[in-house]
Amino acid sequence: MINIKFPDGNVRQFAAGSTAMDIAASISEGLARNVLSATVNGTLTDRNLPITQDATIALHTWRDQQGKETFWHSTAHLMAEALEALYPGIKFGYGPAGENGFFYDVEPPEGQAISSDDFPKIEQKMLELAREKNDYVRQEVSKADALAYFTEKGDEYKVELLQDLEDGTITFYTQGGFTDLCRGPHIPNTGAIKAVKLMKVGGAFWRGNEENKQLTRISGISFPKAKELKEYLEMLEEAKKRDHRKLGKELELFMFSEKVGAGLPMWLPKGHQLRQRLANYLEKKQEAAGYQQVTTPHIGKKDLYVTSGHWAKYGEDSFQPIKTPREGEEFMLKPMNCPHHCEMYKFRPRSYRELPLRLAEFGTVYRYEQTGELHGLSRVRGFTQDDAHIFCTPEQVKGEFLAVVDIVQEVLGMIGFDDVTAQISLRDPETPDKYIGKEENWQIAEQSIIDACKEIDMKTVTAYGEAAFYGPKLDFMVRDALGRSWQLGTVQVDYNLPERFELEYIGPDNEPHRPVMIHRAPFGSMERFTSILIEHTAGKFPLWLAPEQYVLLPISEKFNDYCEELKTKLAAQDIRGLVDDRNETIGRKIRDNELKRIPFLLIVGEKEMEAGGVALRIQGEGDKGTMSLDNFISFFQEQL
RNA sequence: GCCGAUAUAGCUCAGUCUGGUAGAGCAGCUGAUUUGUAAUCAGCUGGUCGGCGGUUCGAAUCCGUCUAUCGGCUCCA
Repeated sequence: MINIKFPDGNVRQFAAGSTAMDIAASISEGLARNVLSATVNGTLTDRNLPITQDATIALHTWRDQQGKETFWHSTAHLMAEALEALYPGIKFGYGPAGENGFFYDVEPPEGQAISSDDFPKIEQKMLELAREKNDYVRQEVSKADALAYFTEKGDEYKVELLQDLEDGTITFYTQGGFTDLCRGPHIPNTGAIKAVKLMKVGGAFWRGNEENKQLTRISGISFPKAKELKEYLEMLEEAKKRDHRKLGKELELFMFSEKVGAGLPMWLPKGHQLRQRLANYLEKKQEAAGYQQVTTPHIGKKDLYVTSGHWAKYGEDSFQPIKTPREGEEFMLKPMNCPHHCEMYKFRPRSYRELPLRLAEFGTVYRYEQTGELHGLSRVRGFTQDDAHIFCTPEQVKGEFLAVVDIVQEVLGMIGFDDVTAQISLRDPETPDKYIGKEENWQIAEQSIIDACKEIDMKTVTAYGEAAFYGPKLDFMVRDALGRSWQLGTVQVDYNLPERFELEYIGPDNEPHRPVMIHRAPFGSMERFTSILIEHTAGKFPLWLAPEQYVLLPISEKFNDYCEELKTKLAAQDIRGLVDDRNETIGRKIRDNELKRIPFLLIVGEKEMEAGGVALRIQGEGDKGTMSLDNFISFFQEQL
C-alpha cells in the first residue's frame, strides 16, 4: 500500500501501482470521467501512470489550468497529425500548450505555405481524426532509437531537440498514425476533443533565436464542448469591442501623433481627468500610509546611470544621451526614478529613527522600447509610474512588504478589480549571470519575499526567471471582466542600488549601516493601468472616476435655462456633468450620451420642470422614472 | 530590432489588381423643425490619397525609401 496525500492535506491509502485515474474513481465516478492529468510530487503526469511510492497528488480536470493545458497540448499533437496528413513531408519544431490554447511551430514542405485560408480544412481533418477516438500512447525509448526514428523521418528539428536530452528520460507519444517526441502528459483519448478553432498563423524563430530559421507558428484553441468554443469566440468579439485603443479614441481619452512620435501618448482632457483622479486617490492612500510625495526632474547626468548600473545594462538600447553646448556634458532622459530618489536620500545624514523613509513620486520616465513592441497605452516610450522607494532597515523589509500588499489590495478593490494574484518572481537558476549583485543579498531578498507571502491574504504563484536584473519581485496580476489576466504593478527588494549609491543610516549603535531599498508601483504605470481599466470596464468607469457623471437632456430648447440651474445645484454637491443643449430630438441625445457611457442621463421636459425634478435614465439600464433633484442627489451619493 | 500586412475626409470604409489627378455613410457647418427615452429633414463644407524620391505624356493606383499603425517573434530597468 502507498500513502497518497491530497491538496487539502488528507492522506489515504491505495494499492501500489494505482493510477491517478484509480484514485479519482475512488472519489467519484464523475471525477474519474473528467480527470485529464495529475500533478504527482510536483510533476505533471498522465492520469494512467502507475504510482509506486507515497506521493502528494493533485488531480486536474478541464476546470483548472493544468487540466486545460494537458488538453491543449494533446490538441497540438492532433493538429500535427492532421498537418502531416494534409502536408506530407512537413517538419515539426515545438508544439506546446499555453495559457490560452496551443501552437505548433512547423516548416511546411518546400514550396508550400500555410495561410489562414487553409484553417477550415485543417480543422476539419483534426475533428475527423478526433472522432477516431485514438488513445495517446506513452512509450519510453532509448536515445539511439529516438534519433533513428526522427532521422529516418527527416524531422531535423526533433533530432536537434533530442541531442540535448539524456538517455533514459525520452518518451514518445503516439495517437493514430502520429508519433511525437514529448514529455507529456496527455489526455487519454482524442475523442474528448470536440471543438477546434485555429486562430493565427505567423512566423516564429526556431528556439526563439532570430539567427535561426523562421518556422510557421499555427496557434489555436480547443474545447471538450462545442458550446464552450462558441462562448470563447463571443468573448473575443467582446474583447475587440473593448479594445482600449478603440475606446480611447471614441471616448476622447488619449491620442498619439505621428509627428510627436511613436509610443508617446497624449492625454486628452477627459483622459487626463480620469488619470488625475486615479493618481489623487492613490496619493491620498499613500499619505495615510506614511509616504511623502516628492518631485524630481525628467533628466539626469549620464554619470547617475553609470553609478546605478543602468547605463551598462541598457545604455545602448536607450534614448541616447542629450548633449549640451559644454564639451563632454551628457544628460539622459530618466528611464526610472530610483537614482534620483537615492540622491534625495543622501541629501543629509539619515538616522535609523527616520526609517522607513518612503519617497513617492508620479514620475514620468522614458524608455526606448523596440518598435514592434509598442501597443496603445499598454506599451509606450514615455509613461508615468506611480512610483515609490522605501528605504528601511533589513528588519523592516517584511513589514513594509506586507503594508504595500495591503495598499495594493485596497486600491485595486476600490477600482473594481477583485481577483488579484501575487506572483513571486525569482531568478532563473539556469542563468545566474543575467543578474547583478551579491549572491548573499539575492538569497536574503528572495527569502524575505517568500516569507512575507506566507502571511498575505492573496493567491500567490511562483515564477522562476521573472526577477528584475537587480532583485526579486512580487508582481500583481488581476483578472478582468472577460477572465483575462494582466500584470499590473510590482514590489521589488533591492540590496544593490543602496550599495552602488553608498546609502547609509546611523543605527542605534552610532555606526553607519546600509539600508534596504524597496521599489513599488501598485499600478505599474498610469498608462498601462488605464488601458486595463478601460478594457475591464468597457469604458463604463466607476462613478467616482467617470469624467462626466451625468448629462442633462432638455427635451426642447425651452428647458435649457432650467437645466443650467440644475447643473449649478449639482455642481454645488460636487456632482459633475453637462447640459446637452444641442437642437436635437430627445432620442438622439439619449443615443449619443449612452454611447459616451455617461452613467446618468437626466431628462427634463414640461413635467419635470413643473415638479422641480428630473427623469433619471441609467446607462445601459434605461428609464428609471421621475424624481426630485434632492432624491437624485441622495441616490447619486449612495451609488458613489 | 526581425517576419508579414496596412496607411484614401475628423471617424468607418469603397476606388489600387487592369495608371487617365477621388466617392459613400457618419461627424461638422447652415437652415427648417421644438421634439418625451438609442439616429428629424434638407442643403453645404471638407481630401497636395502618410512623407520624400523614381518610372511614365500622365501615379491614390507601378517601383524605392522613410514614418506610423496592425498581427506575430524577440524584448520589457
